[in-house]
Amino acid sequence: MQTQPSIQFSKRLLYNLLYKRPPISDLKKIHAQIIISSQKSLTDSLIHCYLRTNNVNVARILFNNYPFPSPPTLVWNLVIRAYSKLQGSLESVNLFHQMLTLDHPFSAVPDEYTFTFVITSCAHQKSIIHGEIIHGMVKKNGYLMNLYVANSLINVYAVFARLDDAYKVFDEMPEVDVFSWTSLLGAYVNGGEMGVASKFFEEMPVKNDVSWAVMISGCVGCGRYAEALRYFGELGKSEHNVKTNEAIVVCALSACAHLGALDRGSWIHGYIGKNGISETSNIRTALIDMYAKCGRIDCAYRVFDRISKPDVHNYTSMISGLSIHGLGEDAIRVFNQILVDKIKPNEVTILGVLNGCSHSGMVQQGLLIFYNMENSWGIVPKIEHYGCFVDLLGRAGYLAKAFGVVKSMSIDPDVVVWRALLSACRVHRNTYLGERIVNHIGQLDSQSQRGAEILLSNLYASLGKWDSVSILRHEMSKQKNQADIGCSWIEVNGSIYEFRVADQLHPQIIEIREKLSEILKRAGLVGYAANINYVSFDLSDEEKEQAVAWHSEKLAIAFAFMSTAPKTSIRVVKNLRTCEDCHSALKAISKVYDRQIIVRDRSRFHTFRDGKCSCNDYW
DNA sequence: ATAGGGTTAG
Repeated sequence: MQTQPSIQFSKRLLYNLLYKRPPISDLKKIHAQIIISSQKSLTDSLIHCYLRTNNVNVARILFNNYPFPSPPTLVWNLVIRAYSKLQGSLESVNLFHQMLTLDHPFSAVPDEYTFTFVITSCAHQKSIIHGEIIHGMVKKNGYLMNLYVANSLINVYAVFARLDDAYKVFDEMPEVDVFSWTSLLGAYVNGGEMGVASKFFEEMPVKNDVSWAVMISGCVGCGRYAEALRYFGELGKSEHNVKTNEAIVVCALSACAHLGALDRGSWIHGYIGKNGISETSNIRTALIDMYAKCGRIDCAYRVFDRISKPDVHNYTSMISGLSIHGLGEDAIRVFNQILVDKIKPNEVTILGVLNGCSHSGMVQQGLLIFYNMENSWGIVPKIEHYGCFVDLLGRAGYLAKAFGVVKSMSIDPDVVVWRALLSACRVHRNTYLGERIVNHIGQLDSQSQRGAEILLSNLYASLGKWDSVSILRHEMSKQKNQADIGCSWIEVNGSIYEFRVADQLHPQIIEIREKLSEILKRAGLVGYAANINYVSFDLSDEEKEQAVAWHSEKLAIAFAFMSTAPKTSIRVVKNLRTCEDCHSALKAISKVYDRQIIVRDRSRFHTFRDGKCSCNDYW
């Protein structure tokens, strides 16, 4: 039998290989040859090859068994950088620590590259403490003068919203570049200082596509969706000479999704195709979400269907979309598909499918998924899953069972869980359990105080205990935070209009209100009567009727009647849940005017048509 | 070598 001549690998040969990114099987063959010919000096290049091809674990074994004397700083740097890319892993910091431990056999002297990588990893840790300690070291060894090191430090402080510290590093730098400016912008954005951020952004002497992405994602992050789209539009103007990238598109689509801005969203979809931006998995996830949240579950499905091998995010986005449309059966079907594809669902996937079961009253299926999630997919239920599960049971009328789950939960129930239970009590008119829960909530800690107060106030209101309501409301008004204000958005001819409850700001508000009165009057002819049970103030009946009459979605719809052709569909997005009064008013309006009205509220879609709603009054 | 992004219960 003939033996194959063993190939002598040189550093040069491995270096060339590195850039071809060969499959792991090829690497292992070469690795074996090197072991046979005991060319230990090639270990560095091999580690480099494995890291380049994302085989961190194999590289780590090689590193741990590094031949005498010890890995040079360059090799340490490669490994530390690889772990800094696994965001959230503490391994970079641990390795850095070992490197500095003098009695460790591998100890080595870090250079400016080591610091850059390890500091980058510090930005992804839960606590800033590692970053602070390393900052101290950097001060001593003089690397603060290095542009890369200082920039990564600014970024750490930016991520943890430590504005002053970020600025201090920036201020003492001998020279700064677009990375320094952009990271500092990120500090203002993460600190919630959007006013300062946008002024800073205008005045930045250099900015690139990432700077724009930071600004736009900052707007999305704090709910300024219309502003995010303004920046996106501004960016498109040729004088800025900036190329739109994947992150920017994803953020813009997310803003459209929140606003329900379908026209704008589909325009961006077309824009992607025309501008040679490739439809990556991230973009597809964002597209599915946008179409679903804009009421076009058909388009969402079309995007999903074209993906040859959907990943977990694509699947999750699709499942959550089906769920908010009340299409529980379809959500389960797609969920089964993910299992067939042998893709492990994540906690958001489970949440999406549970939500679908909840909105479609599919108690059995929901029960099965909830009780098996840990065994089947290793996902420990979080408070969100409990919230969804309690909601599933409560909505369907299994109040005692839902209460039992809350009492036996392994995590402390939060206000959301209590609210789900309370809302079930209200729907199923169970005052007894409702009051027991209120007593229970009385003992909650101050952290959930605020939510508990709103919750209590609403329950008292529905029980008619107006004295208790007004005392609570008075207490609450003294605090700074305001409860969410009802707000609706509507897109007409490509522009987005915003309406707030009892809006005084819109320039045409007087006409809008007149139009609304006329509409409600006609709705009254088919049996609509103002439902004032859920107005939480102790007002006279007439005042209450006024209060519900000016809910933001009604104003938005009146505006739509003024500015769109008869019989066209109307789409409204609302930040809170639709009240019972608006729900019955919209049913009546859809019948009288023969219009399809699609409302997306905080939790799902309602399609009103011919006097009925797609949720079958179950929401 | 360093900055940016999607899905998340009521």
